[in-house]
Order: sequence, then structure tokens, then C-alpha cells
Amino acid sequence: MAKKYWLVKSEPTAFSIDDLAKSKNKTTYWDGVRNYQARNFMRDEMKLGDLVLYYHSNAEPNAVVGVCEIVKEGYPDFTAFDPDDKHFDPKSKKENPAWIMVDIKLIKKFKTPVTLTEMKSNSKLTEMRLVQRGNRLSVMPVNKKEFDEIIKMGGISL
DNA sequence: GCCAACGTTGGC
DNA sequence: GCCAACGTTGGC
Repeated sequence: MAKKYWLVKSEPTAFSIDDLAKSKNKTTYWDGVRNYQARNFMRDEMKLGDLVLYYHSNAEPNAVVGVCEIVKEGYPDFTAFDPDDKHFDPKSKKENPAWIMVDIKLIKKFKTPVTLTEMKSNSKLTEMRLVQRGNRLSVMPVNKKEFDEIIKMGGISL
């Protein structure tokens, strides 16, 4: 099975790439996704070893800031079961979980963040959902060409 | 802080 | 099943 490529968004005030870097094993569970399309990607298509671009939204600047790897495939998002958690969803039952998460591990931070502006002005990246208007998907697929281009812009190699 | 775009909800 | 109203996302 060929490796796939993804992009996930996070608001750095909620959980930044530096928070991830400080986490145990540089790994975290990607909880709180409450969108069906994004959930389906995590449940059905994300596989161990897939690579993930880490994007800061609502940030200064908005940018891809690093690369992660899937280290655990889709499993129930337990924060949906906890009434005290801000991601609580009473519709999600333990015997039939509505929401799914994966674990991601930081591989490398970019040497230079790749800003949204730069991606918008790169003719190789015009097809990316991220640069299209009105896009609100927090987990989205990226093709290999786009992935490689962004890695290059970020000044790292894997 | 504003507002456009989008997803979800609920009345019919 | 339609669609208006509402809440949220996210760029600017």
C-alpha cells in the first residue's frame, strides 16, 4: 500500500507544533475533530506511516510548520464520551462511537515555515484545498507532488 | 473585529 | 426532502 499524504490544521493557541514537540515521544492523539468528512479520512484512509503536514490556522502567520507521521490508526475519540471535556458529544456512544482520532508523531519541524501566502502564489499548489477559498476542512489529503513541494519550501528533507 | 463560506439543525 | 436559521471556521 502506497504511503499517503495529509494536512491537519491546528490553532497554535490551542495546540501548536511546539506543544507537540514537548509532548511525550513527540506524540499526541488528534482529538476534537467533529466533522464527518475529516472523520472519514481518519477512520478509513489514514494508515501507519502516512505523512502529515502540520498547519497553523488563525495564526501569525498562517503556515505549514512541520511534518508528522501517523503512529496509530483510527480509534474512538474518547473525549466525546466525557461530559466535562469541551469536545463532549452526547450523540457519540461508547458502543457506537461517532468520532475517531489518530495518533501523530512529530518527525521534523520546518527550517522555515511555509506561509499560506507563499503557497497561494506557488503555481504548483493551486489545486490544494487549503488554498481554495472557503475551505474549512481540518483534515485533508495532499498529493505527493504538493507534499514534496511544501517540504522543499520548508527547507528540510526527510 | 468583521464577515464570507460552510456544515448542521429543525420546522414544515 | 427542502431550506431558513444558526453556529463555527478561518482569512483578512
